[in-house]
Amino acid sequence: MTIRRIGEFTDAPVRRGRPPLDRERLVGAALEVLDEVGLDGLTMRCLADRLGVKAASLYWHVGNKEELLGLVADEIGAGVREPDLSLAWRERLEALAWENRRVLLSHRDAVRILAGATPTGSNRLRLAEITLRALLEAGLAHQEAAHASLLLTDYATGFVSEEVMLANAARKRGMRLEEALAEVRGQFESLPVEEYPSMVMLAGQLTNADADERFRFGLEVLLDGLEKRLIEGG
Amino acid sequence: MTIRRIGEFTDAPVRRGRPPLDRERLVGAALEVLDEVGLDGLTMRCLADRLGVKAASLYWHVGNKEELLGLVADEIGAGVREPDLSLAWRERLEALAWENRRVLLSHRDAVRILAGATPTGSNRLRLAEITLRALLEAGLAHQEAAHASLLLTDYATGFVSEEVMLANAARKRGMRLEEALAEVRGQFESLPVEEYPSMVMLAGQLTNADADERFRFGLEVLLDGLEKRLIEGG
DNA sequence: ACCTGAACACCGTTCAAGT
DNA sequence: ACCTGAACACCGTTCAAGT
Repeated sequence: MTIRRIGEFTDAPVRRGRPPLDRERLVGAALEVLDEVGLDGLTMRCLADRLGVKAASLYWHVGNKEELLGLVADEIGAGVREPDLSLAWRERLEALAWENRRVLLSHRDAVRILAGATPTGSNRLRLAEITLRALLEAGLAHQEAAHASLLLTDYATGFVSEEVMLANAARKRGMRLEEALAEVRGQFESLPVEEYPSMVMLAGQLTNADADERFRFGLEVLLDGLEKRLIEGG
Repeated sequence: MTIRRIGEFTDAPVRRGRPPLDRERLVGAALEVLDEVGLDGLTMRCLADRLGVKAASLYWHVGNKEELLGLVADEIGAGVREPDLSLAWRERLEALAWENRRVLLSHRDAVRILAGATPTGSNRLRLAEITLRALLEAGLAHQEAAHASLLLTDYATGFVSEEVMLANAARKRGMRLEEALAEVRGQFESLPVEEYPSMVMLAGQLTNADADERFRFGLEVLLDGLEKRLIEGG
């Protein structure tokens, strides 16, 4: 007579003490792998390894890799905290933009995943809704509010995608961000002055490491531009 | 005695009447493949096929795929026409933004390639220079001009990347863009009204197909915001 | 119900060898 | 100088089979 472990040959076997996979654990593991090796390193095989399972098993829980990345995008997007509704519309939009950026920076290559996925999840619908509400409350026309909500979302996405690019390039070459910035500054400074007078002159400002300050600048420009339409329109 | 074709066994053989490859023809073919099958379909093997050559041959002309994509990025970027210097700073920046968008739409997945490559090519330096010049001419402070130039470039990139996403998703499902937009509109309209009042109300405006108009809106908002800093600062 | 083995049809890249 | 054959070390995905 052979000895059987509990659960063996039943409908809900406990394999080596581990519960069966589910989408939640899958997404969690994907986030871990992502932070360690980046999007290009996040392969189904590698993800399976981390979960102590074979790659083919993942396809029981998820249709394909794209669907998995969609779930990851939703999970990351869920991290955006809604701004306090007692805030005035402008502060509310500012808070939203900062939250967007924070979340896009919260996991390696999060921008690439969020920007690559069509926004279907309910989190993103909710964020669109509160953005629109603030814009309508401010007094923008319907079409302008619609445009502006996309504009604000795209701003955060575009900013972070740019912000992260040099950092990634630096990492790939084993440099720190500051070193990479200094290198670029040197390149700008040594450009031919007659041909590139402004680049040479602004070499320092163009390679300013203070991304927060730059994000604030762009956000203010955007909101100032929107506010102008308000006054003229109303 | 064996018959030899002209050039055989010499240092510059003409193979089957075709000149040997060079980087220029490589980049040209890459652009063709890109437009037909998109970035994901642009493989070294497929590109080699198109050139009547084996994949390994490409590595004689180019270090690796990333370098090739860098060359493609440069080639695409070279299509941006410089604005007439007789224009006022604001019109010059507007022209630049529209040119940026036009070029980013001129080849399939051009945004992904341009946004993914660190801007090293001389074209992009030149564009940065004339953008900065316009901003300084307008009267922006050095740091603000530097920030604003990135802001404007990122705007075009971010806009097109968003603009192209739904179109790509539609293509993958064999739909036309208008159909996809109508579908999304339907989804927004049938959202629960108590939870998503603004989304329901603005379903039509959010799925407006007029991307030109939306681009113009965002650009005006940006430039208005910049102009405000001018008046206050000067 | 959940997982595995083994395969399929791909990738980018290298390198000794051909002409 | 330029190209090829053949291989290496990977991919995502499928599917019959196991438990």
